[in-house]
Amino acid sequence: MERPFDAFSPRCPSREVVDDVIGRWPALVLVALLDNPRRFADTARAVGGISDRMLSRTLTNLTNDGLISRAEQHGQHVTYQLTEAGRHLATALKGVVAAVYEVMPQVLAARQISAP
Amino acid sequence: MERPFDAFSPRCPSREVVDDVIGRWPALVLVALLDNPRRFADTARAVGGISDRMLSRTLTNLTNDGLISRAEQHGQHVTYQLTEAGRHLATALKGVVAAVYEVMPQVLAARQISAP
DNA sequence: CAGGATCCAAGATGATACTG
DNA sequence: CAGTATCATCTTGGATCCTG
Repeated sequence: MERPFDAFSPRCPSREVVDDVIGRWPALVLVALLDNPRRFADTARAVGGISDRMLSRTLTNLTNDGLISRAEQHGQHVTYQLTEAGRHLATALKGVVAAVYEVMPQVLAARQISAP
Repeated sequence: MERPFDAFSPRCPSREVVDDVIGRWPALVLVALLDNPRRFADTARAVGGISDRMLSRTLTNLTNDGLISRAEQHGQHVTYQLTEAGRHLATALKGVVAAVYEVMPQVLAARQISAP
């Protein structure tokens, strides 16, 4: 039996999910929620530079994919938190961010050379 | 002493690198090169659906960031391969793709519900 | 084969204002 | 507070043609 999914095939549904998850905002939002559940404004603060619009879109999108769940606490109080699936993905994404930090010296050095 | 980099700050250089690496094409290209060095057309075949233009752009970009290296073998024969830094990042990205495969069932189920 | 140049459509993103 | 609507803009991505 072979793998049912293949993100390298444009047709495969997993390609869509990769698109939903691999991106500046989705990735940062997921990793930010890894710490703890967060409210809208709280998340916006955690993910520097994101606009209300993009945050709203991203949260809706990830919610539709079942990666985060929206919980209305009471009144005008909403919190977003990772689902099990979301936590799994967020952990992997955190690994990418960590890897980025680790290679920053090489990247900055390489840019020095190609930049001028 | 604290962490020198923080991708959650729009100003931090690491945010730029995250942008360069976290994206449909960059991510898939890096993972595709994890198997072995590849030539242009070869890479295009490995990453289904990418156009020459985007592949060219992506390769140039990743090369400038020192994540892949371009090697002119001889004549019109060029191969791209991961640098150490690139391999490190690609490995982390492969983890994300793997995580996506694992959560696909939940994602598809969640979409069923929100889709209609 | 590798890959740059050009033109164009579509989607992403941001700022601002507004509502429940 | 949590979000949506609107408008202007920038970037992405594709198709095509062209060159070393």
